[in-house]
Amino acid sequence: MSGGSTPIRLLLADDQALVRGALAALLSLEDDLTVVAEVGRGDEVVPEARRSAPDVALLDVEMPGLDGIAATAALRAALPTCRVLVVTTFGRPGYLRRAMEAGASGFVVKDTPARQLADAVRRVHAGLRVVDPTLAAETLAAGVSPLTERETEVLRTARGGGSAADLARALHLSEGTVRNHLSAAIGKTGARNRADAIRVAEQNGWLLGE
Amino acid sequence: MSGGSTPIRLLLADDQALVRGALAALLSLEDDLTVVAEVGRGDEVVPEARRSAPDVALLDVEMPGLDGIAATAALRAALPTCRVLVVTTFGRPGYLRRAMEAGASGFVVKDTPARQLADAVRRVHAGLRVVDPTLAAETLAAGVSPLTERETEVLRTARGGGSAADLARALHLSEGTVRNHLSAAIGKTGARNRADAIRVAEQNGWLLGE
DNA sequence: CGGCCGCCCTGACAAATGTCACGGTCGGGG
DNA sequence: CCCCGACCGTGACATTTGTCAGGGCGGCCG
Repeated sequence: MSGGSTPIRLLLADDQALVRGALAALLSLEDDLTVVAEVGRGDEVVPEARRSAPDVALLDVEMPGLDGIAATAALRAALPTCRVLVVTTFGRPGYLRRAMEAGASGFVVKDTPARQLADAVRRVHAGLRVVDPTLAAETLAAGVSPLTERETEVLRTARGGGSAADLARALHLSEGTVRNHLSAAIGKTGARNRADAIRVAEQNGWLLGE
Repeated sequence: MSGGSTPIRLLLADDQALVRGALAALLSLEDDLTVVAEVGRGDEVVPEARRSAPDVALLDVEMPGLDGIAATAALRAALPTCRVLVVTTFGRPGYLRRAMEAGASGFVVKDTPARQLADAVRRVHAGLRVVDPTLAAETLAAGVSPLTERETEVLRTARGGGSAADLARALHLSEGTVRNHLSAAIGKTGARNRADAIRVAEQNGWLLGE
């Protein structure tokens, strides 16, 4: 491993400064990689990428301002030549799907051995796709969200923890309608509670969209 | 900054292999620090520490097997000369309190700049205490858990998401009693739902103990 | 066109959840 | 000693939640 002439230029985005710095240290050990920018918010990714022109961007999913999926789409639109490698804490099945749809070239969970990260970066830079095989299988198994649009919206609003009446007011619906959508969501997720349904839907990444 | 003769020996515990490896890379850049062991589970901390005899242990709070707080207590009991620096993702107010009570010498959130980590390690090794001042203030504000022992236990069991009847069976209580404890917990946490109460209690670290 | 299917909306009903008032036990002061 | 407060346990009651059957649209295919 190593060494052509010009090293691969990297942008790091992670909201945890310590992790960000540590990843920078890890990747800087490789002599064919160089970290040219670091940001801590999703909405800083595109501006910073415009300045530093990286070859590959490592984006966390959980970030303030703009989540990693949305940041991926924005970056792909602004700088089509820059590849994106999404690095996330949770192996939520739906995250992978959303990331790929948004134009990411790779998807790595933070459980993977540290040594493999540099290789993943190189593969992505070479135009290959990098995907955790286990996670890919889970994604296929979980499938696309079975929730209808309204159900998703109601469930998303219900995360705040209000009563059915509150949700009805917020969404301009009858209280019974809200309960009905929730009931449908509970059935489809296989949950027993409203709270359970929210957990399941979140775990599968079915609540991401705007 | 550097160097006496023998470097400080470090043990790293974090369930995310990538973060663990990155931290190792970051700390290895300092010539007065050396990483002698890495583990990914809380219950591996003490056995590994026995083998490698570190001077300082960096422990994450969120870990499988045994959480970082419990691991701190176990490590302090087994190897009293080894200092503990807790490094965690979430600045939950109660975590800090619990960590200190368990015998930790320092508490750092992953939001802190990467450069400060090595200094924190050195201070802890020197016998000083390292605490994020902002977090310390929050801890005092949040205070100790207002929940009674039974209430905590019921709330903890309720995390699984079962009905009141299920909880009653699991805890050998009447269904009404369970509901009453939950109601008290809801009142004390200022929540409106059972689910809300669980969230609040978890956020403040009131549900940690065994 | 007519039937069919999926989605959205709604009200009525049963089951769960949350609240309340009450009794019992234990330990610390006055 | 007796009172008081804190905690635990329990059942009755109102409120909330989840389920069901059903009606109104709009698109798709025979």
